[in-house]
Amino acid sequence: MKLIDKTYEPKDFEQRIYDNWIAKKYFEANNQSDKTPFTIMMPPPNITGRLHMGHGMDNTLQDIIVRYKRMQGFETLWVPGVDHASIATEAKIVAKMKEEGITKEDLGREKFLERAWDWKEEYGGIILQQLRKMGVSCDWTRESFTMDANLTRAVKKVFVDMYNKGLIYKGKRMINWCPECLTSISDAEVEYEEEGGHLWHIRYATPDGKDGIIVATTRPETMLGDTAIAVHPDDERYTHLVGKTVVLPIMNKEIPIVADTYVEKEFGTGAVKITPAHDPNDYEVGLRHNLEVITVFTEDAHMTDIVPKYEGMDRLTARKAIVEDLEKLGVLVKTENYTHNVGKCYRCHDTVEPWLSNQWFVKMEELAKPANEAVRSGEMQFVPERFDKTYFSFMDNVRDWCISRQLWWGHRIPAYYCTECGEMVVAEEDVTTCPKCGGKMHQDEDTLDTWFSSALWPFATLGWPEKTPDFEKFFPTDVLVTGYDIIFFWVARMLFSSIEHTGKSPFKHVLIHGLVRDELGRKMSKSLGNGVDPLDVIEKYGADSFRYALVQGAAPGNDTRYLPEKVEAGRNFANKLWNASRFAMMNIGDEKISCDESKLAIEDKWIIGKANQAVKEVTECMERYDFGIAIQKIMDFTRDELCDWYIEMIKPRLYDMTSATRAEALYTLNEVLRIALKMLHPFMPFITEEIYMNLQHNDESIMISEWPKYEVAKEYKAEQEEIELVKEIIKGVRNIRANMNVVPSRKASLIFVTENSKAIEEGHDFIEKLASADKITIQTSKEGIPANAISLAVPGVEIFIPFDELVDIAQEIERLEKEKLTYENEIKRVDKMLSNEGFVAKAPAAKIEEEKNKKIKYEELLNKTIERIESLKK
RNA sequence: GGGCGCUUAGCUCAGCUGGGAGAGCAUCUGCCUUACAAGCAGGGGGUCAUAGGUUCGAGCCCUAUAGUGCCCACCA
Repeated sequence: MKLIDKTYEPKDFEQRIYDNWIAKKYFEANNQSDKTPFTIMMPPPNITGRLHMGHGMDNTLQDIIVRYKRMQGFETLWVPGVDHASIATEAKIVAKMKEEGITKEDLGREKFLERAWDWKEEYGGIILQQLRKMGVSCDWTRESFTMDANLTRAVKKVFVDMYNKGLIYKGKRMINWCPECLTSISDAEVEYEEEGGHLWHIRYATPDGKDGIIVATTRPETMLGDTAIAVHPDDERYTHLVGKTVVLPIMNKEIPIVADTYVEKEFGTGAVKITPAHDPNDYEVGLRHNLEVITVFTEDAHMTDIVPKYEGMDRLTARKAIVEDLEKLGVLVKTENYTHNVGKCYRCHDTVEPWLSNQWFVKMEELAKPANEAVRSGEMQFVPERFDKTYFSFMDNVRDWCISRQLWWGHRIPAYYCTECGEMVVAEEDVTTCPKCGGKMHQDEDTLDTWFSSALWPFATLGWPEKTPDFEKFFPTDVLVTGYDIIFFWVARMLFSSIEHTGKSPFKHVLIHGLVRDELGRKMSKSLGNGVDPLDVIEKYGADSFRYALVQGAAPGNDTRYLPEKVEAGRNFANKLWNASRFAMMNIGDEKISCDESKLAIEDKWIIGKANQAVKEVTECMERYDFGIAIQKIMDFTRDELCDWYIEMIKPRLYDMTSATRAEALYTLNEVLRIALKMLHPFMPFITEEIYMNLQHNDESIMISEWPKYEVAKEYKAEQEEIELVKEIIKGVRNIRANMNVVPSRKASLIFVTENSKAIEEGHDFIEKLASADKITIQTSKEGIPANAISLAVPGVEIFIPFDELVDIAQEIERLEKEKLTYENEIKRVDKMLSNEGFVAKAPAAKIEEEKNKKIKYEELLNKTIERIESLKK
């Protein structure tokens, strides 16, 4: 007999099942198939370390979608991969080398890259292994890396094409410089943080020693590079000084006072020191007034030798020293506390410096237009929709994208310079001799921003620029699943890149999810040490429970908290399903079950109808990416209806080997379980497969079985009504027995008074079993009902539970009075609605009908209750 | 300074296009009932942040307010 183990132990089968899926090639997509394609590109995790909860969430959602679509008969392709993460990885490698006491320069570019590739092999491998543990069904044969040959090819082509079109250019601009990573970074990579600092007021005297002008600054250390003072042209306090000079303290150098509208009169003293080399605004002012640009920092943000005394000091030390010296000079007028925003490198968190340098840029204006249009027209849609605002807030103000990085790990910029004449050539193929003078050429030392290659991910991984079968079949992709924190970095850039190079939006939907936070709602981070390792959770509870915990109660786009209780809830549910299935298997045994449809019992039809309804609702949720609600509905059906009611109802039929409808009960149980398992499979792939394969079925695997379909023929409306009424009776009796405390736990006798006894007759056995009744009497009148009885009214039926002992009549009356009040209030409410002219005139007919029916129902219940109260009072 | 969220049971959160509020956990009561104590049955607990407005009808739509969180922004 086929039977699963006695207890649910995910460890016993998860790995085995996953290996089997791989062996059977179920994850592999066929680009020659006739089926409609459905494609997802996995956001490639960085090869910097282990996966975290965010990856767990991201990949669980993708796997849910892919498995659902695969079962629906789509040719699904889910491309996995990892990202070289240029700056982040290089920083990690450099840090590791530092422990060994070596620097990048010691190694040289080539040796360093060898190390980087080793790193990639090691950590990339770990990450992909971790993903497998989560049960993701991506096509491992198409595993990609952002530095694979085809990606490199695509990067070069894109770069050259855009350069030729003028969309990429090289120029000397003010960029964000990270003194720790020693590279430029893009605007998007700068994070602003509020920091407590000071506003120092410094007097710059006139050459003849007079008062001069007082400026306010947060960065006195940059004053060594001041080349002017700026005031607002309309500022009467200073008009007499414009065009004159003041002396820069410490440097003892005369600098001009210029008028520029950039200055805010109200802020500080209304006079700004201008340091063109170290502030983007000052740089602009400098350009307008033709000011000298004097650099006072080295590239690692230490002082240059401009003043020997400060040479080699870091920024903060120099600041302190200079403030002290200013004080000694008597020109420090005032020191205020002041908080302001300071730009930080998003990778290393060091304070970034505005830095004038020669870099490569992507010209954004022309690229943004069609991309924005794609969002506006709905060719690409954010889910939830509100995230298009996040997108537009970035794209509407986007500045040119600085793409060159002073790093070694990454795609090297395909620009070549002549050592002799300085000629520059941008080309896909290596250029060794100068086309102009025949001199030797060398390649640009810089690499590209990591996101430049990630931006090509959706099409380059499919073989673009070649028209490969994969590209033809699977592009554009269907949905991208990612967190809101990455909309600027990645989503926007994929969109405009794809439109520019393929003419199409790379995906139809962008499903945005939130962050996974810790129990206290804090972001999980290394420094807080509050991170939870997905693998630890999986090890303890299994991947299915882990996945459940990430999906349950989560709404699209919202942050969720990771709570261990959720994993436990998932495990408990899995266990429930496991045991219910084991129960089914024990009864089904080895024989092939057959079913004579005409012999289906009322409860069989009822549960089939319930399953049918669940299929309808769950499918709707799946289409809307409402996975939190979908799994809730699946659980409600499985636990509440299937386990708690249906299985209990059919036990007598199953235990009675001579029952004429035993086969039909087994058949129905098997079928309904299969439906529940199929719906649950995208969420909990392992347990559903393990169980499914031990039930009776004709599928190779649940993951390639057909997603259940809603059928009108399976509504079984009449059966629904009858069983629901029976359930209500059982619940009512249980309620009384539990709460009245006068009912002994032993069997009770029930007397039903009703005009229409069909449901009770049909449900007779259920009532007997599930309400613990030993004697059921059905009659049309109240004759012969003992005085010692508690009553219960449900629509169409009145139930009496007689007792041997004396019932506390006063207590029973009190209970009935409470019930009476409830009914009265309900009727009042309905009456109020129905007597409202506006309601009757404007509300939909169905709603009015519904309320009228409610009124009839409650009136009936009320009358019975009143009657009963009166009879008890006698 | 702009923009976007959030405020619903003790806790964590759902609640689709408006039609009298749900789940999990916690809590209380009774049960080892031969699938399941990781369980079964039953119960308690909510002026849906506040104030207005629209509507026959508002947790849901509009306005304002108060908390709270995030994103963006070159005032030194």
